[in-house]
Amino acid sequence: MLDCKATRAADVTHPCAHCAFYGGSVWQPVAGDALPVLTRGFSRKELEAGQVLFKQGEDNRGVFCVSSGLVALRSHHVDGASTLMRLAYPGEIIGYRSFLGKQPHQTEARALLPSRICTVTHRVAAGVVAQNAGAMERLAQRCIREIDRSHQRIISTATCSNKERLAELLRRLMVLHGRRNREMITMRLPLSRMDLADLIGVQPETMSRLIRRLEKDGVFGIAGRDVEMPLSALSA
Amino acid sequence: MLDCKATRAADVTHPCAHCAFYGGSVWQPVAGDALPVLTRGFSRKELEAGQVLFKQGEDNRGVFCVSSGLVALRSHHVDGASTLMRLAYPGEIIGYRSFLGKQPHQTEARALLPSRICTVTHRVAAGVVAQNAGAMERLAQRCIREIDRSHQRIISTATCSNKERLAELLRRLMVLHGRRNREMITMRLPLSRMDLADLIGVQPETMSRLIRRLEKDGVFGIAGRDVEMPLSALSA
DNA sequence: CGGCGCTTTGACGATCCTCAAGCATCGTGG
DNA sequence: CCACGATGCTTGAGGATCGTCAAAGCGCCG
Repeated sequence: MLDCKATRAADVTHPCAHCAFYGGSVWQPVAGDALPVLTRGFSRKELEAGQVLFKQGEDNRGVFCVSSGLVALRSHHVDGASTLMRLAYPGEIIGYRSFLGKQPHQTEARALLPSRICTVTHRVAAGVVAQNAGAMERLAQRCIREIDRSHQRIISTATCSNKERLAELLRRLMVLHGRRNREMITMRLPLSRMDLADLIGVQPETMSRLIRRLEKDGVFGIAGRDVEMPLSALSA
Repeated sequence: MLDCKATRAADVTHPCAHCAFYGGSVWQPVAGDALPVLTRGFSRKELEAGQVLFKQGEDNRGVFCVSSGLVALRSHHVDGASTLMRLAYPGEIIGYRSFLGKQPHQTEARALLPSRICTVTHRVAAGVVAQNAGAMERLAQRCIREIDRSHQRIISTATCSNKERLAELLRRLMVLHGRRNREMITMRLPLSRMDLADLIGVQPETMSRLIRRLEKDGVFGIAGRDVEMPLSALSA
């Protein structure tokens, strides 16, 4: 019986095996007998732009990994306003905070672009993490990254002007979404003006004026969701 | 030999056993053979107010726990400015971010009050965490708490005015440091005006004006580092 | 066409940053 | 004992930025 089990485990390929982010996957350390368990708790799903993966206040249903696309994590406040806490790109996991903290989701996850999401159910993820120190270690590393991101954001909020932070945000988005021509990069913004405002932490009217001021500075060309920028401004 | 080892382990009391925070300690799950190892890597030290525990950019020397007092974690920026990232109170651990992230300290830790600090050396902490899933789990919980704190701060920065955030900060400090009379609470601020400014994220001049405005609102009485407030304002 | 959501623009007051100056406290050295 | 400088805190003035309220433009879809 034990032999049979071991044989079955060896036959099962890792569910992340064909993913571009397999090497860095939180579940990569899972092997042996735990592998079929992981596979049974594993599923993929496609999200259209605008579709919600989980809502704020919901109980945790698992640990999610963005396989492709882009997901926004947003915190809704009592007064109806909201703050965009994070953009989750392919290879990044989401929902792990409420998973590890054993608490309801503190943010809403919504796809900004058509996205593929891989899910490990709460039950299976809990079992794997309890048995597999490697997976736990990698989860902790993701926590550290989130702390680093948050601290960087706190610092830049306290240090830089809103205009500077918006310019920096556009540069980062340009690296991730831009297409390079000869001397220019162009992109289609994955975010609405209101999303940008919620990400920088200003009112929509101020965001509109910030964009106009950035254009006047001559570095960015912005029309609707289309943005362009000289290549030389990438590193600045 | 094995028996001898087991007997020795059973004889060794947990280094945190007499600490008020033993039950929640990151090292509480350590037992058996690992206990004497932990004890050998364990040390206590006293810090005077203003003394530095570790500097920004230094290599990690261990995981620290605030046993008593108060420690400020500060991030220094290239332009000479700095941001107060966190106040660490008794029972909280510090230095775990660079420990888990295997990177130099990103903040400076400085005692704001005379403090007792317990240290587990880097080598021993790494050994314990690799062997003891319970300790790793508790470390991850501390990471989650830090993420929660950071997100709360990001949200309140984006949502509330500096005056509101300062009032909220003073209320929290009052709960932790205040002495209650009949209808008033009084405290001696553990922070300088510049520390307050670095914590709220404004210039020292603005902090001075914010304090004056709070006084004019009639809730707080502030003279130097002495602050008073009616008991009724605690929950507001 | 009309309504709706998103975005922009204008006007005004509130808040903040910067530069500059003034004030208090404290420790040191003459 | 006092002059002195260092440090921390406060105050003032002026310009820049932001929030708020209101209104208008614009694209989209029923």
